[in-house]
Amino acid sequence: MRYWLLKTEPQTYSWDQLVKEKKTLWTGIRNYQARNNLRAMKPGDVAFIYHSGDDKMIVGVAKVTTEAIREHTSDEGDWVAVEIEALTPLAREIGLEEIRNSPVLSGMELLRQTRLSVSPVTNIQAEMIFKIGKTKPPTE
DNA sequence: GCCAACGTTGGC
DNA sequence: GCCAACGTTGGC
Repeated sequence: MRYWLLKTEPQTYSWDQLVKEKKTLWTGIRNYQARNNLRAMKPGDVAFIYHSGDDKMIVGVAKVTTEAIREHTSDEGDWVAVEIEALTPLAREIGLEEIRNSPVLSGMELLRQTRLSVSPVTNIQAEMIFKIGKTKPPTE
């Protein structure tokens, strides 16, 4: 089981919306590296949801429930989406500043590749997010 | 509003 | 294949 981070602008699609809908198809990824990350996802993987823009913080934990599915759009190219399901909000949200200041979290791909909207999270980083976020990791 | 960091496009 | 110009994302 692997961990991931999904970035979203809350004005476009927010964590609250995901909670309301319970699950959603994570579509609209139009970047090859992000697409490759989507393709590497497996059902049961865990995805942290990060709000960019005004919020700039990790807000919630979701579960990947499908493999990457081909996205049928008018766009040229071979794009995919995965379905995710809301698991739990972080009891304590983790802001960008705190991510930068944490020796563990500052290694996150989120900081190294700021424009990448789907990025991998290591097990150690995930543990730290749950710890700082005062949230229990999901149990299978 | 500005800028850094990329990604994309098109000319050569 | 290289590079300049341009567009986009995201933080400040």
